[in-house]
Amino acid sequence: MEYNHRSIEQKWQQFWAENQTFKTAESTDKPKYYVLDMFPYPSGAGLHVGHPLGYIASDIFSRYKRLKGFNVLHPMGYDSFGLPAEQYAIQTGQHPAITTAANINRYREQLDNIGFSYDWSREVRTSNPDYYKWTQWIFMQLFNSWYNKDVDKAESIDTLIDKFNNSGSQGIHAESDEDTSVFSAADWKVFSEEEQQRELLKYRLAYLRESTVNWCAALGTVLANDEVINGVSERGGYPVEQKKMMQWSMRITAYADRLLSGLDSVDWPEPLVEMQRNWIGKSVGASVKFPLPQVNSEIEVFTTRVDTLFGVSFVVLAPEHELVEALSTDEQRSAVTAYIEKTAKKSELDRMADTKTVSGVFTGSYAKHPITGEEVQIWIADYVLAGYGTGAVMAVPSGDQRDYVFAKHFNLPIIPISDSQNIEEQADPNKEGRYINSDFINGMTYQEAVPALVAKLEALKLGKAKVNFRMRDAIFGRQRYWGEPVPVYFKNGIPYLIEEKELPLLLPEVDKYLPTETGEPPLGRAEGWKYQDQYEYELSTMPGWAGSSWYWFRYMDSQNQDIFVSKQAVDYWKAVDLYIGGSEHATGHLLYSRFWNKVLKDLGFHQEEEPFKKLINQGMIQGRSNFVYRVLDNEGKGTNQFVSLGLKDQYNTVPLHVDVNIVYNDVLDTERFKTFRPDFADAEFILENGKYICGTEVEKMSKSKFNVVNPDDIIETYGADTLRLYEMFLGPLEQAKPWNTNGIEGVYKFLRKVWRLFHDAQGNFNVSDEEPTKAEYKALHKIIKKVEDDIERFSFNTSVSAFMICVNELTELKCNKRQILQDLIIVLEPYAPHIAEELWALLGNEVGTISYAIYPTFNPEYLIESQFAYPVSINGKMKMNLPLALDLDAKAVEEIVISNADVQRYLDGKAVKKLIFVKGKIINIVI
RNA sequence: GCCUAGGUGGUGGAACUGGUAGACACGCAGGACUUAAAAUCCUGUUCCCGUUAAGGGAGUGCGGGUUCGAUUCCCGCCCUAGGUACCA
Repeated sequence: MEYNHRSIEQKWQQFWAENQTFKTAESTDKPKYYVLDMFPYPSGAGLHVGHPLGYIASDIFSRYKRLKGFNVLHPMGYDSFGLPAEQYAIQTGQHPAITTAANINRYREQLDNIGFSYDWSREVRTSNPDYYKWTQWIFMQLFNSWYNKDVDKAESIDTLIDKFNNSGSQGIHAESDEDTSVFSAADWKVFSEEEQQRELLKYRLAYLRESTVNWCAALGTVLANDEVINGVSERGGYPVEQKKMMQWSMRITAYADRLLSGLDSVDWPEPLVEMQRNWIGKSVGASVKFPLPQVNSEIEVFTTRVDTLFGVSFVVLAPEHELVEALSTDEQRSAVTAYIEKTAKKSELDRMADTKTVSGVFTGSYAKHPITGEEVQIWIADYVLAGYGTGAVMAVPSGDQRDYVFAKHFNLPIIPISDSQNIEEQADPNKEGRYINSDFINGMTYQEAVPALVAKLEALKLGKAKVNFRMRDAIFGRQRYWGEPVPVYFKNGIPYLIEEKELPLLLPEVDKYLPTETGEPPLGRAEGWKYQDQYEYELSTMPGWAGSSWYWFRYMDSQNQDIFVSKQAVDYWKAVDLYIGGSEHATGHLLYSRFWNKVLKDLGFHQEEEPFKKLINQGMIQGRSNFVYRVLDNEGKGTNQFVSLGLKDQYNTVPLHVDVNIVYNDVLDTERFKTFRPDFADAEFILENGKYICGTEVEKMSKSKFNVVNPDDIIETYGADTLRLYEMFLGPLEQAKPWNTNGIEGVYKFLRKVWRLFHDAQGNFNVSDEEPTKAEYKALHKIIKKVEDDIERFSFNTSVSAFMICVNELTELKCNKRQILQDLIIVLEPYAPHIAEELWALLGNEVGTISYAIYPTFNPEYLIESQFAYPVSINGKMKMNLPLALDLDAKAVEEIVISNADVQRYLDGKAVKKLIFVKGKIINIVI
C-alpha cells in the first residue's frame, strides 16, 4: 500500500481522542514541563494557514519533552469574550454565545485535523460562567487589596482598615490616588460609612475614579492605552478622543518597578523585553516646585536633569494644565484662549504628526525660581503633554533641544550652565564639565551637583528626588455587552462587592446589544437586573484582557469548583515553562498577565513572581497574492484576454487578484480560472512556454485579496504531517514570512520516501532484522543528535532538512533495518506524529504508545570520521587533498616534515609555523 | 529621531563558539522507465572566463580594518521590517 495520509491520520486522531492519550495528571516520578500557546479568539473566519504556526512549534516541543521523560502539560482553550461576536449580534440579533459556540466548534475541528497533543479535558472558555466566575472572583480580590509600599506587596484591605483604626492615615506608605485625605484614628472612627468607603476606594487595586479615558464613539466604549494605536482604535481604526468619565481602573502602576525588574529574570526575546521597558517608561529625576505667590500656589515640574535648574529661563505648561486659567493675565487672556482653542481643534494625530512647527503663548504671569527666587516667564505650548509627568516643564534652552528651539523662536534667554557646553547652533545636554552661572553648584561636576541640589530643594520643601513612569493605570471597564459582568452593586453611589456565594454573576439577557436610549451600556437594558432586587449593578463589563490575564492557572486545575486553582496543582505546575505566541501582545496581555500574577502571588495563592519563564514569538505568516493581467482595449476597457507575467509589458494591462488556490507554483490552472468568476468563463490566455505565469506580491492574508489558504485544504491534499513539517520548513520560527505553497511537494516526497523505505514493491511492510552497518548507524545518530540540538534551540526548520538528508542516505544504503526504523520514528514523532504512530504499530510495538517511548541516546562513536584524504589549505589560500595519515604533534610543528610531494612544492622549503586543527582534523597549515 | 531585528543564488533558506559559503528544498534544464500521462529515479544548476574539459577569477548590502583564514568580530555608511516618540 502506498503512503495514505488520509486513512493514517484519521485513524490516529481518532485513537488519541478515544484513548485520551495526552491526558495529563500530576506525577511525582517525572519532572514537570508546562508548554502554553496563546489561546485564540475564535473568529468567524476560522483558522488560516498562518494561525497554527506557533501551535505546531509548541506541539513539537511538547512531544519532544514527553519523549525526554517529562510530564508535560499542554492545554488549549478559547478567549471567547470579544468585540466581533458582539458586532455580529448587533447586526443580526443572534446571541453572541451562539456565534461563539459555533466558531469554537469550527476551530476545534480544524485544530484536531492537525493532530495536536493537547489535553482537551482541561479546555477553558473565558465566556463560560464556570470560568468567568473566577475572573470575577479575582476582580474581587483586587478590589479587596491595597499596595503597601513598606513591604512592597499587595495586602488585604483589612490591614489598611486596621491601620486607619489604630493610627489614622499617619505613616501609611501606599500606592494610591493623589487626593487621599489626612486624618487621625479618631477621625476615621467618626467617618460615615460612605466617607470611609470613599477613602478606601482611593487605595484599592481595582478602583472607581473619574479618569481621563480614551473614548471611542464609533465602538461606544472606552479603550485601554494599548488598544489605541496612533490615535485610532486598534480594532476598526476609529477615531478616539480624550474624555473624563467615572471608570473602573486597575492600579498596575503600583507594580511598575516589579514589572520592570522582573524582566531581568525571564528568558524572553529582547525586542519584547525592550517594548515592555519602554511602555513602563521609568525615568529617574526630581520633582521641582516653582512658587506662584500671586495665586498662592505653585507649578510642579518633573525633570531628569535637576542639575540644569539654573539654566531655567521660563516654564511651560500644557494647554490643558489646570493653572492656565488662573495664570492668564487680562492682557494675554484672549491670546491664551485662542491658543487653547486652536490646539483643542487639532486631533491627537495631527498633534503627533506636526512636531516641526513651534507654537506657544505667554500667559503674562511669572513664577519664582525655587532657589534664586528670580522671576521666570510662564508660557503655554502644545509640545508639553498634559498626560505625562505633571503636564508642566522647566525649560532649559541650553540643555534641551525643544526648549532651545522654543527660546530662539520667541527670543527668550538661553543661559549657558557648563564650561563644556557649545550652544552656538543647538542645545548641548552633555554632563561632562563644571557648572557656571549656577549659584551654589558653580564649579561642581554632575555627580556632585545632583545630590547637593536635591538636598537643598528638600530643605526648602520645593522639590525631591522622584521616579516617574510613563505607564498609566489600566482602565478596566467597557461599555459593551459581551464580557464579564463586574460583580459590584451601588448603594448611595458607593460600589460594593456582591457576596462571594452569588458568583458567578451571570451575564443577563438583553433585547438589543446596543446602548440604552439614555446612553447607558447595553446591560442597562437587562430587566430586573438588580442586586437583591434593589441595588443597581455596575453596567459596564470587563475588558477583553480580563479573562486572559490568569488563564494559565485554570489549565492546571480546570474543573475545580472551590477555587480558581488548588494549592496542590499550582505547587506542582508552578509557572509556564514555555509560552509561544505573537509579539502583538507585548504591551497588553503579557503585561496585564504579569501584573495579575504578581497580585495573586502577594495574596498568597502561589509562589511565582513571573508567570512565563521562557517566551518565543512566532513570526506572522503573511499572505502571498497571485495576479493575472487582463489586457485592456484601446478605450482602456478590460477584455477577455489575459497575458502571462513575462509578456505583460507588450500589452496594456491591469492586474487582478486571482485565488491562490487555483495557482500551482505560480502557474495558473486556466480551466479552474474559467469557473473562478462567471465573466471569466470564456477567458483567453496568452501563454509563455505553454503556461500562464502569475505575478506575486506579499500582502496581509485576507479574503478580499484571495490569498487565504485554509489548512484543511492542505491537509486534504498532503496530510497533517506534511503541513506540520512544511510550516516548520518554511523558515525560522521567529521570522515573519509569506505563506507560499510552492515547496510543499518536497516535504510530501520526504514522507513518501520514509514510507517506501520500509515497504516492498507490493506495498507490504518490510523490515529486516539484520544488524545495521556502521554507515546506517551513522545516518541514524546524526539525526538523533541534530534534532535534539535543533529542538533545544527552537530551530525547527533545520531539523526538517536534516530528516531529508537522513532518509536520502538510508535510501542510498537501501536500509530497511528494524533497529534503525525503531529509533528513527521516535525522533520523527514530534514533527510527524501520525506516520510515526503507524510505523510504530507496524513494527509490532504496543499500539499507540510512541508518545511514551524514550528519545534515543546519541552515541558519538558512530560519528567519528574515517581517516581519508580531505582538503587542507596552506596559509588559508590553496587547497589540496592531503592523504593525511601523518602522525602530527601540534606542539612541535616546526619539526614536522611533510613528505607528500605536492605539499612540499607549496611549502617551498619554508618552516611550518602553525597547524590549525578543527574537530581533530588539520584544515590549514600556516607557513 | 531613538530602540530592536535583519540584508547570502531565479526562490524559501543553511552555515551552532571565526574554519571547504550556498546544505536541504522549490524552480529550471537534460535524461531513464512508460504507447502516453501520473508517480518514481538519475545528472546538472552562484556568477564570469574557458569549445567540452582540466583549470582560473569574482562572490554573503556598500567602504575600510583585525586574522593564516571573516556571512560570522571591529569601525563608518546604505537599505528593509517591527516597535516607539515633542516622555521633559
